[in-house]
Amino acid sequence: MTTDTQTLKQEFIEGLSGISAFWGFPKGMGALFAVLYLSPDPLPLDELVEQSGLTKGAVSTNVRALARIGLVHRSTRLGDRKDYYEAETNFYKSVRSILKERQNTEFDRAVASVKETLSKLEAGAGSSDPAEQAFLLERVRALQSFFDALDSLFSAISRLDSLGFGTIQTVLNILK
Amino acid sequence: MTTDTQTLKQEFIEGLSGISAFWGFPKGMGALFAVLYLSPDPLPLDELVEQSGLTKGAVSTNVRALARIGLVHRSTRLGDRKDYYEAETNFYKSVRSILKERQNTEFDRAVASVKETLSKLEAGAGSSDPAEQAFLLERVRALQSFFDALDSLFSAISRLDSLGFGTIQTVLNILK
DNA sequence: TACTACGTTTAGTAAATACTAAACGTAGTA
DNA sequence: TACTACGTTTAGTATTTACTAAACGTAGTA
Repeated sequence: MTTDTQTLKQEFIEGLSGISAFWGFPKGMGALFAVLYLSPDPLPLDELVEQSGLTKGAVSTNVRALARIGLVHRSTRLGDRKDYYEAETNFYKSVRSILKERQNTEFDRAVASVKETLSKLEAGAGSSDPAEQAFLLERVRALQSFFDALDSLFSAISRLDSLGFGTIQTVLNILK
Repeated sequence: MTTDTQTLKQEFIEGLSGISAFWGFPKGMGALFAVLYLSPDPLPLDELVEQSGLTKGAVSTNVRALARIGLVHRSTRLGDRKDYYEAETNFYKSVRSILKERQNTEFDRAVASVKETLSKLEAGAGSSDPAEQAFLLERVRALQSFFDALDSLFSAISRLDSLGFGTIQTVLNILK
């Protein structure tokens, strides 16, 4: 006895909901993306309400958030007042826009504050004891360069689609 | 007028708190790591209470969580009942253990569920309409291969320290 | 044995968050 | 103009989470 399409979809939706929650997004966003991703055609809001089990308000909010980060696209049809949504299928593109989105939030502010600490230290601030000063400088520098390395890698990820999978394989082989 | 050491430390602590929160960890964890990271010597729990402003209970919980993911290490001294903590300074090592830790949580279960959906589809489940079946298969496959690529990259990150920065530069040049 | 100095656990709390239900705004239509 | 079919916004709610305060457990010490 094999699983039917409906059940299969439901499991997939729950899976993406969990992944969404894990990355700090509302579960609803994952669910809505899943619904759209499994649909060959763009879907209107009321269809999303039906298939996701969320209310109109929740769908409206979440689908708009998805559009902001580029994971779904909104479209309209002539002589039809409804909005239609469809899933973006180029994930690398989405990652890029998600990272870009997040760059202007608290994360960037926090990372910037570490960088600022470093600048102040390099400018001679905090000099109570030379040994302590040197120690602090070394530690904060090390952290900063780690952040820089991470940053390079993340931006590399967002460029992966234009590079193609051949390049990815090459890179992974080097790293192996 | 330059900033004094105390203020500088405080700013750094707040910065790491923010970064911690951003990545889904308690702010307290970031703060405690910051305190330890800026200390040349291992610190006992009561010192952490004092420097972080958290209560004993919170410090106990958070510092244990930090130890679990390998960002701090606990040690003891002979004839001294206190526990001492110090920061791990090899971040790549920490990333590796954080990822390893997370692997057994909800994230992995969620990703696994997508993989399971794919297996079922490949085994012929859900076959209502051949065209729909092909469509679903193609989409879920694409998502799965995206996850696989991400996975490769993350595990690459955790191997970066053993490779050294020379290799990292090489890789980033290829990706550029 | 009682005492002391620790770390841990628990009960309760405050704040953030994502949702529901329903009111609202608005653009096309009779 | 009133009506209808949409999407959006708001008020309220349930849940989660990270914290505090305090009780608790425990191993060394007098």
